[in-house]
Amino acid sequence: MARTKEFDPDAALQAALDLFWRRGYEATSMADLVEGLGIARASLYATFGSKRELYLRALERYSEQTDPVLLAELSQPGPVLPAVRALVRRYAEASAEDGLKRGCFVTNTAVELAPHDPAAARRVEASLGHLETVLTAALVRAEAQGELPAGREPRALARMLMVLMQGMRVLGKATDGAARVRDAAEQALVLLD
Amino acid sequence: MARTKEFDPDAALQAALDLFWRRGYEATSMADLVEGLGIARASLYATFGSKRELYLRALERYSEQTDPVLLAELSQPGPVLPAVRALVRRYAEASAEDGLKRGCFVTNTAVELAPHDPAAARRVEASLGHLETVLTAALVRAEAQGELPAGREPRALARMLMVLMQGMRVLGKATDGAARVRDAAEQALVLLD
DNA sequence: CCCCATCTAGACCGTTCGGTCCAATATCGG
DNA sequence: CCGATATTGGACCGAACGGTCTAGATGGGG
Repeated sequence: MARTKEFDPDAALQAALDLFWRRGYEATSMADLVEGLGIARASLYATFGSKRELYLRALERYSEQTDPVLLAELSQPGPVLPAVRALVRRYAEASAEDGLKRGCFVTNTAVELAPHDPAAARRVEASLGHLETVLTAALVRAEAQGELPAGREPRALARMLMVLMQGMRVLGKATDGAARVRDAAEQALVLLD
Repeated sequence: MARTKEFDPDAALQAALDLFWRRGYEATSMADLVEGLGIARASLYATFGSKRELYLRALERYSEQTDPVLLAELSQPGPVLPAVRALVRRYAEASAEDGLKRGCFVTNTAVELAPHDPAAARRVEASLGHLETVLTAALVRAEAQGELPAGREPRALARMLMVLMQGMRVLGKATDGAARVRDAAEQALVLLD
């Protein structure tokens, strides 16, 4: 009926994710977003509602981009333990080489917003729950396939890896975190032998 | 010569630490601090300079209160491994039962401020470095005393525990983190057997 | 080709931000 | 008891905050 949208809401959301990811919620102003997204302030509000809604949408998008990759990697047929190792190591590398010091968007949200924002807390919980579920399933399969000695506790192991991964993302934001993160990953993986 | 100070700067700093710890840097306004500290706005600036300086002082104080406890626990003569285990478990419990969802002030600072505040990054690094040093020393001693099988890597193990502890503090801020944190601690401690 | 919905840039809104200033007050030494 | 000195509450500052609104440009459907 009328004029078509001139900007790509998807690209705008991605740009918002980049900004929030790098600076966090409070430290990113609407002025920053207007400039970074390259769209009119009014369009921004018309499309996303408010700063908080935009942040939550960005968080959702982050999970949508991240979660399927995890799942795919750990669901491939055949040996599963190598995939778990690769995942943990890749996480460590990503944390160690995080030049922009962005960390993990979910981790950042857990620290900055989750304690006083129920909606943010729910999304964080959803991401962590997914990671735990996928990791646990992978380790259960590893056990069934004889890759993992019987008697281990797949869920507890998965939780341990998950907690460690959160910590890696935190250390990656501090100086000199690289060697620590790599050492931590290798030590933890010993538990999978 | 003149009027004496009417408020206790030490208590004020402690109150500031409590506020920053609970809400973070950006989400805590000077108005919040004035109210929470119970002192005049002017006195606050006269004593601490600025919001950022106050935060850094609070972080310093947090470390001063926390670090010696760690060191003392791990430096007692006799068996050292039980002390390490107790420390990790106590950390897990503190994270799991963190009703105020405060997490660790150092962790929070690492996530929120360290990436773009060099002074904050330095203090975070100092705390993490201290933790790593103390843990490593303890594990070296454990190895020397035959508590830990030879061939382990004390520093790498210490780093792994340190990273895990950061992760526990993050998970403690999310919902349903308690069981995860406890499982993670127990699994990690298996590496000390 | 023109109407109209939706876009745009940016002025504008009240509020809150971190920080400063000041007059009034309170407490010390003498 | 008084002068000197710090502290006090709160007014005040310019800037930045998140959010709204308007005027005009723009482009698709009839």
